[in-house]
Amino acid sequence: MKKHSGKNAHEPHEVKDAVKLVQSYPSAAITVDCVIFGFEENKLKVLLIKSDLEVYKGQYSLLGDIVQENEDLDAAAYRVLKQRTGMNDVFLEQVKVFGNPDRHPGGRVITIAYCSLLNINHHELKIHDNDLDWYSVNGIKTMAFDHMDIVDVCHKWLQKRIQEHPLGFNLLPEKFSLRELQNLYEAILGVSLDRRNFRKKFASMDLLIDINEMEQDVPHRPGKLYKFNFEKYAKNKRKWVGIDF
Amino acid sequence: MKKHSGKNAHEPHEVKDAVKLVQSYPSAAITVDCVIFGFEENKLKVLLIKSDLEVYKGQYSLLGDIVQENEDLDAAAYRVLKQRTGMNDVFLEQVKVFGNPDRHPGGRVITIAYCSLLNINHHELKIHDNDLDWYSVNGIKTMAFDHMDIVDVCHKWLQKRIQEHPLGFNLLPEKFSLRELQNLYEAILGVSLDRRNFRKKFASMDLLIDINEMEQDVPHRPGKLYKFNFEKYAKNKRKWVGIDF
DNA sequence: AATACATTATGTATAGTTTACGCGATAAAG
DNA sequence: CTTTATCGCGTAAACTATACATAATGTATT
Repeated sequence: MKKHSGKNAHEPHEVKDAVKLVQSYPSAAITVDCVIFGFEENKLKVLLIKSDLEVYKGQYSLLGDIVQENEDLDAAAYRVLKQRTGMNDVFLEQVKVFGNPDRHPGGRVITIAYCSLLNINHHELKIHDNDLDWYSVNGIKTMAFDHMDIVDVCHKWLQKRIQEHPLGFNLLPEKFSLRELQNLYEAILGVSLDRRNFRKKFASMDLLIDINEMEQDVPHRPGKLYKFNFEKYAKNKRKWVGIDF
Repeated sequence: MKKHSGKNAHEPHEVKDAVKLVQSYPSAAITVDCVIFGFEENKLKVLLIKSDLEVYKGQYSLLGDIVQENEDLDAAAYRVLKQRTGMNDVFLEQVKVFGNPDRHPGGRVITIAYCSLLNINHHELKIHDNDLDWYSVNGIKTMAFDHMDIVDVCHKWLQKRIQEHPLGFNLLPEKFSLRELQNLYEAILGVSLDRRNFRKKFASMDLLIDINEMEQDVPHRPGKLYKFNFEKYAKNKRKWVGIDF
């Protein structure tokens, strides 16, 4: 990897010129904020923490951190996720930048919102410092900074994304019933779907593996359990031409 | 609008704390880069300019500029567009942030890519300084910085977007034939479509206004000319629930 | 053990959409 | 006056989505 420190006196003059130029630019602090969605009790939830800024005392905020010098943006988001939840290698995607000049009371701070989905039961939140916990997306009314905006944008982004790609499986246990899957979709999309057509849809996509197990300890007739066929999905991602507005 | 200068001694202590905190953060320069697509000679084109950095001498780059202190990100993108093309009030949307630590030889510069579509014939490029001009998207092989990446990402974004929203009309003259419209879609999507089904599709959407005029000076049977019904589109945007992967 | 109840699992009929392609009409060019 | 290219309309078949029906299977209750 090339190094562009600007302090190296032996760099060619073109690079020194570029360094001088960049140093003359106004600059801003860069943060990443992770909107980490989970699913529990048939509700879409998001991981929040009480703001540690005095100005926003008592208000909730997203999990975020400063992007370090020489740190890639995606890497910073993965770092935050790892630090706060202990999880790595999960779904994580850049959604949008928020850079209103007044969005942070301490000065110009531009934040990049990342969206992530994870299974609430796959990891215990060991430390609940600053009320770190899962909160129902529908219940949140106000947040610190512009974080309410960010959550709204990410929620809409997720609603759209989950209809084009089967992201939902990241939110469910490894084995799940069709009802659980449908509940998830209904919670994210905020609609109710026809049970029979929903099942048929997924059956026809052939992305579910019937593992010949049944639900346990449900107060009604148990349903079959399935696993998601990640391989099959990876192979035939939809090729997609169709005008549709 | 609130002011958070940090130089005001009469601000409450919580704000002063926040200012101190933000000042301790590493910072980066922020730019916007506009990927401005146009359509001409049945080709998708993009507006480029020769880089003015010595390091990238002879290579093409996107139209971009520094985000000023206290300038909103969207505003900066609109400013660039206006300065370079004289156009305002056109389609412009944030696509993605590019923040690789080594993407700029002069130091850490994070750029926000914006996508815009405009009608090449609606404005003459008066000044061709630094070879400012339209270049065929398919013909570009290398660019300064990571701009080739940015163009690729924006092109894919456009391909997807144009199938969900009728953006294409921003690229065409006010009056256009169905063939022109189809050529545009084919150029953007890189596929060929059935003429008759394409016509039917648009006819059924009822978004085209037949203005009872015919093409002039075409070397074959002239087709009807249409206008796009922006109002109708604005009213019934697709409500959209359907799982589809 | 019989019954009520909730939920799973599968099916079917119908309407709507997409796709592939046929064909006559019309303008331009030789 | 024929050839050629494109326009504009049309239709049949395949596929997809939607609404609704009913039997099977488990738990809970009498």
